[in-house]
Amino acid sequence: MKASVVPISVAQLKHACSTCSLRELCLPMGLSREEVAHLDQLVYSRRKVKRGESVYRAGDPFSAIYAIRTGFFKSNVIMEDGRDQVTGFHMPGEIIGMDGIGTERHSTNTIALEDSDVCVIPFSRLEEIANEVRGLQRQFHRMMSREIVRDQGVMMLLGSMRAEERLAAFLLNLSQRFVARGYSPSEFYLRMTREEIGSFLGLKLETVSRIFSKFQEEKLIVVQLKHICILNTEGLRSILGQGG
Amino acid sequence: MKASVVPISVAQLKHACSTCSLRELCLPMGLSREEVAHLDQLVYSRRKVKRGESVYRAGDPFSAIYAIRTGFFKSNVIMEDGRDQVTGFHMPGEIIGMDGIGTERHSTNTIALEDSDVCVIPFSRLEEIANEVRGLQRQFHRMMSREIVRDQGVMMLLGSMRAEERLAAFLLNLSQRFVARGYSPSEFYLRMTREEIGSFLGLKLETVSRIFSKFQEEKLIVVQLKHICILNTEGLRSILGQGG
DNA sequence: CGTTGCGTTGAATAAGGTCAAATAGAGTGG
DNA sequence: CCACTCTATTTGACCTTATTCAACGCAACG
Repeated sequence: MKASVVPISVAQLKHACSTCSLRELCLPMGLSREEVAHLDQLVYSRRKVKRGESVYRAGDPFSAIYAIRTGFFKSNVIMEDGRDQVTGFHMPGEIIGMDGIGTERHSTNTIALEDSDVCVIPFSRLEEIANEVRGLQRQFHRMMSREIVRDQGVMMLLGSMRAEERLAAFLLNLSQRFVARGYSPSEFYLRMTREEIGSFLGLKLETVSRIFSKFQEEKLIVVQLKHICILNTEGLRSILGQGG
Repeated sequence: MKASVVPISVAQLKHACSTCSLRELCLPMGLSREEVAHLDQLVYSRRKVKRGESVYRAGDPFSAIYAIRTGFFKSNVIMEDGRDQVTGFHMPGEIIGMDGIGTERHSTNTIALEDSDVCVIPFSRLEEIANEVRGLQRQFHRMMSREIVRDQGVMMLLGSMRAEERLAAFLLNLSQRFVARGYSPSEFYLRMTREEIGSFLGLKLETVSRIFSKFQEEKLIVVQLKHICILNTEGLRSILGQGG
């Protein structure tokens, strides 16, 4: 397949996938240089999202998906009675907004937990370009599928793990994702509150706090508010599987 | 868009999407007559799955997704320590297997709960034809997205509902899906055991049984083993939202 | 320096889990 | 067709876990 070469302005290049350091984690993952060049025509706009602001809200008309460039997000769903369930946390290189494709409206809110930047990927353009660039089509399908698999992992966590296991799994998952982004696997800042962690894990904030303290007593971690040090990864891992 | 007309043998037609009574629930949903005709070239093989057999198992190489033609399925994930979490139940018209796209291997087991039939949809062919038939590409993306939204609904259920709410939501969800398929919304047979229901809902089988009994005492339903009659849909619905 | 939001900790409570026993169907072989 | 077996289900008594309620500490911020 030959890629038609289209000139790109300097302003566009500044934002181009082909020069983005996240390209091996994000939509361009595994694409050839030519294929990524096509993406540069697709992903030309950025959006800043301040802490506390949302990228989209449940019910908003769907028009684009977003690649996280910098920052940290949570997604949540709010029930009629006001209960609020956090359905995920998202970090750079991850794609958000795919929940909106099916109904043309977003089903979740996605809110920045710190000042953040996202790349806007207009969805109809994505579908067009995916038609020309087979690798992109494939990669997009992969990303949606992985979202499904991730969600199944969360179901497993919520459906059959005890509170300590959930928190251990949560910390190990964050650690893995940080390390994939070149950060320390053992030391990081939580961007979310205890309540948000609890909501995501199906626990109350007090339970989260207590278990952090317990892990600290057991010298598995050091917690200082939002600052986490994992002292004993294997120890945390061994907590998984103590459920029955 | 003009569809090129390709002759289809009688043997193929027998299995064709264009003559399938589920086409308004399944992959062909919303496609034009011409577009559905393209699908007839894609979905040409059927597979019988006997009760207890699996369509695919976790770890199996991914090659196709499947449209359920008849029968009933559960999907589950099994943890290293043997714990088994049911991640979904599936009925005719639904698409299963999309979890395998991302890693080229399935991440769940999907097992027939009664003798069933599935239409085999070879995935690379699907991607090819989706390139030619825009409506199909769109529709496939919709189906993946809906799977994501469904999973978020399960997260909500597991993460922030009490046991009674979970079971009420479960029954109402089944009821809705049956009615969409032309069955009674208020009377149906459960194809799964109490243990499987419990696993899906993050509850023990005894809890499921107790709550069924409680609902029966409250004249919301009649339970006779696997046979369920919903007497008071509004009553069940009002149980949702008694949690916070 | 008071206010405010977030986090920690303790004691009491409730929800659901565990263990155990009884029962009821469904399937099997005589 | 009947007796037998196996599995699924129901129900009760008791126990564990996580929640609730409440008080307090800490850090950030105006």
